[in-house]
Amino acid sequence: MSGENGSVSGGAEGAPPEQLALIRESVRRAKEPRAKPRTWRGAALAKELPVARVLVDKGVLHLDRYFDYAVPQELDAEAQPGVRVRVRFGAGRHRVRDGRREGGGLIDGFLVERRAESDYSGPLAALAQVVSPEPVLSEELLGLARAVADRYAGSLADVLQLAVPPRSARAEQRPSPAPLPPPARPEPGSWARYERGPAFLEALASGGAPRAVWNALPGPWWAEELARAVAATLASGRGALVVVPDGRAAARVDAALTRLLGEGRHALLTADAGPEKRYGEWLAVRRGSVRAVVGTRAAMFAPVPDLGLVAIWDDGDDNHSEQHAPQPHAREVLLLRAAQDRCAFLLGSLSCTVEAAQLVETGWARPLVAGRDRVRALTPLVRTVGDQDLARDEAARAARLPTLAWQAIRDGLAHGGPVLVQVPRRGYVPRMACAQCRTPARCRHCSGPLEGRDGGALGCGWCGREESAWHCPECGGFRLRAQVVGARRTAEELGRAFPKVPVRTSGREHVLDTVPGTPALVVSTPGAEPVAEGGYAAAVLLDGWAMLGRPDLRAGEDALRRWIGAASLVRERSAGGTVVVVADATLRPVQALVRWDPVGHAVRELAERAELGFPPVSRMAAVSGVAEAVAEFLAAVELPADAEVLGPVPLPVTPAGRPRRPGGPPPGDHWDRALIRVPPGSGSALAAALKGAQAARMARGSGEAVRVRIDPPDIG
DNA sequence: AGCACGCCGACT
DNA sequence: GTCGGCGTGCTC
Repeated sequence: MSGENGSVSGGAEGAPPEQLALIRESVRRAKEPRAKPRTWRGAALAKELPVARVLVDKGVLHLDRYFDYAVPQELDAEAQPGVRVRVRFGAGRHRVRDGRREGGGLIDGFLVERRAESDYSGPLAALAQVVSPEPVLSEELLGLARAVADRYAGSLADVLQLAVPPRSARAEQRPSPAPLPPPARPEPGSWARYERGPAFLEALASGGAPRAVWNALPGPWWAEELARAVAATLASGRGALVVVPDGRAAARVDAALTRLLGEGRHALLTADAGPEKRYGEWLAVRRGSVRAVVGTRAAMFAPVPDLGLVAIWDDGDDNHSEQHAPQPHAREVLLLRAAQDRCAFLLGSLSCTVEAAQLVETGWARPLVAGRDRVRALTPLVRTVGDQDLARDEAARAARLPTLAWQAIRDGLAHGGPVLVQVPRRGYVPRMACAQCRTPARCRHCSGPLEGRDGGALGCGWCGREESAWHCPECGGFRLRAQVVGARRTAEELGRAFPKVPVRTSGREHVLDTVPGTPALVVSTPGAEPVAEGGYAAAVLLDGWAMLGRPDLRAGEDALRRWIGAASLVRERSAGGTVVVVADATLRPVQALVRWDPVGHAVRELAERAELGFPPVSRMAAVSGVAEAVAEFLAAVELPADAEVLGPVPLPVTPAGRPRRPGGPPPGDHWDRALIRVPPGSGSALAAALKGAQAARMARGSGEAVRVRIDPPDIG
């Protein structure tokens, strides 16, 4: 490259070093065969490091390549690494006039590096503009974004869109407050309940980088425990970052941090603040004004300088999956951050994901758990009502509630406390089932799931055909029921059954934060359960079979997580706290709930996944799109030798009018999907191969696009 | 995505 | 010789 450059750069040989010689080969050799290579001298360029390496932010075409631009003298001071810039970009329209290149549209980018020279052999265009002198993209953040892009076979520009919030000039002009000195190291507090809890805090406070998977005890203390971990890290003079699944959890940790540290030491980064306020907070973090951050998933990229701890709460909550390309998961991003910044890592949950179990099994993190007797003492009594009990139970079939559940509700109310009734979200399992034997109702043409339509008709969720004369192929029954009765109807039924007791509902639209500790029925969908003052006297977890019946690898883990979430709000067994789960007691997640052993459940799941070659032990990627495009992609991609391609198979067609799932086919389109699987250790090779093939496809612009998704969520 | 480069056939 | 159609590849 540079040799070729040298051979045509004779005219620039003697150029003064403070000016960048811009060299270009003959434009039209055929037309002007004798024309000497022309040179352009950029007008007044920066004396030192006159080349700016820029990451151009242009939709589809950026292939994680940098482009070099010349730095004009006037922009020298502001054109520092990390600033936002505008540059001209685009082929052809460039015309050389008065020794400058011009033309091409103005587009945004980040200045990544200043260099002495470019390895590009053509003439450099000049930076058009430095948008603002604020260096928003630090070296650490760029490194993280690159690692995330590599992990997820995505483009750097896509990740940066997630990592750097849009600019607000007003927020930038406001000065950030002066930083406060580090606080005193906190007392262990309720961390003393965990065997290695105080030692973990001690390690944080003394500047260490411990890594732990923390199985939290039920009750409201987790938020304060997170706050103490943050405070201990701040006491060591370093920063800390906590990522939680939703605004409610963020508010709790925020309150705990304020109690522990007072105002001004931490920032709250959530989606409900407007863009300007949010950018202001983000800037305060970047500038080092506040050294602790709590927030929802976008905060996973918060530019905390000198990061000492990254923490995630409840990693099983699917809010932790970013919706935008390349859909990174907060847990994985924080793992990359912990590795890159060599900082402490804390993953806490009332339950336990297989991924969390894997961190412990591989020895990367240590378990942070309480002793069994302590767990037993703090948890309610869990009883089960299985299908066979239900079949024998005349009352249950009439009223949908098993006798045991009635009793638990009655007793709980008699104890003088509120009773929680957890109902799976309607639409969580969109299928219909035989009212008699519960065999899922399937379309007789394509075996797709039958769904209720407006007006009481039945239709297939895949092919859309109507079904007017369904009967059950298993038992001959002809009555159908929705697999799940919604929270509202459950509340109505309970209201009729307990006319003197107030019934409150908490769900997607109206989420209650707390309820008083007086007798009441609280009907809630999973994740929306209000905290009850003094704890619920009892909880009834309905339709467990529906939660477990989802065709998803994670169904068991998910159900257990949601049950534990609800059961954690119930008083301990010594205070009469009782949980009734309506699900078959022989099932593994049900047993894990009864024993209150989410970690053991995750460890067993992990072993099974390893045996079957499932994630997270193996890594998987999904390639989806129009059948022809998927086939082309698979033919072109150079996969690692140990990769295994499953499929492609046709994806269910999203019926028109149904909200399209992110990453899924547009309604009505026929898509194929192939899964690609690699054994442990080949994950990055797989991502690199997919990224390469995708880049080649994009560059050619050939055919229809394919979607590449690392760690596809809905397999099984 | 634009858009120029350049190869190759058609026409003055 | 010169013009122009469109396939290919680049964009600092």
